[in-house]
Amino acid sequence: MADAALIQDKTLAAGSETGAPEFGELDGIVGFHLRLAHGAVYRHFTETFVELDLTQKQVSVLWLVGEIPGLAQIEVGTRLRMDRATTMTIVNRLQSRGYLRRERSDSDGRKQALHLTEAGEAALVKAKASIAEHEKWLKSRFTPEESEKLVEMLTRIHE
Amino acid sequence: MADAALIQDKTLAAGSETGAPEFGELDGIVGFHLRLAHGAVYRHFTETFVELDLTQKQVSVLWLVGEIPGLAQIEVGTRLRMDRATTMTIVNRLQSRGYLRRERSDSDGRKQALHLTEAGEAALVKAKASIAEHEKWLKSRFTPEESEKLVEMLTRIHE
DNA sequence: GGATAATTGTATGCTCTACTAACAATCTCG
DNA sequence: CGAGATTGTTAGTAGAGCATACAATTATCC
Repeated sequence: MADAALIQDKTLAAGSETGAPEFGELDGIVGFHLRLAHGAVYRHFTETFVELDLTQKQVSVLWLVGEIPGLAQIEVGTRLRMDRATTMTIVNRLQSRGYLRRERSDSDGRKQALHLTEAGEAALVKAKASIAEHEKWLKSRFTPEESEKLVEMLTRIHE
Repeated sequence: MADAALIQDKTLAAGSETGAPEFGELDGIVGFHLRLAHGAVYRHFTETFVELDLTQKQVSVLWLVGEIPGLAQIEVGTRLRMDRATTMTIVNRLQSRGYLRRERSDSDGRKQALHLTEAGEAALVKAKASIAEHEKWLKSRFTPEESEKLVEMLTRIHE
């Protein structure tokens, strides 16, 4: 503990004057904080979904397909910013767990139309409840206006 | 393309009234946008660092050790929110590339004091230049006040 | 209409990150 | 001193991302 205090002192000497001294110059890098924030949210998500045993991507895919039945794999991947290979692995896993089924599209024989199974619908209902809980934890540190502003700024990054 | 238009119409029918119709209900989830934004920044980072062949984590570790020579592995991991095993992997890679060296701490025989090699210093200089470029791209969509507000809000999430 | 190009899904393999569990060396504290 | 905590290490597992190659289907162009 005495050693940790020493290191902390070193940090203060090398760190920035404003705010947290923990990261030094890194403290001014937006991308750095975005990554740490993502990590923190990812960890809380994992804890929240340990019982359902679903990942962020899996929930997103279930959610999307639930809203737009018959959506093609390529569309799912495009909207969630995943390439075809990554989308495949996620859809494969959801299908093997009995949450999704693939159907050949009538209008386009290349496409796989995705649909939720009954088990998938049930899982999605539970997932949405867990998402609500998770979001509550996340939003607890912001006013409604701040949450809206945050979403708006994040959208500017990913759109 | 006709099919894509059809799908887009379906989205509009199922999506939210406000803003982008691409994600439907998901559009209101802060964590969802945080993840997409992180992915976008991650991809741009990778493009920016393809020549240097460094990842976000690797740069963060170089940066931290550059600022605080002699920092112990456990401290690096704690500050960057990584466990010991993950920190090991990254330090191992940086060491095998000749950017870092380990030294037993004088004050605590359990700890490995980390130091940059000359090659590590040189890599860090280049990395900081690339980070500046990367940050410029990221911040280009915000006013200075917005950037500051964004960092502040992200910090509330990860601290 | 038929050849060519583009799209979509699939399979394979690689990398990075993260986590768990176990173990050894070292330090702390009662 | 001895029990427990800390730190580093190794090994194994898993998710996510990406690149490449191939087959089937569709779109485009001459």
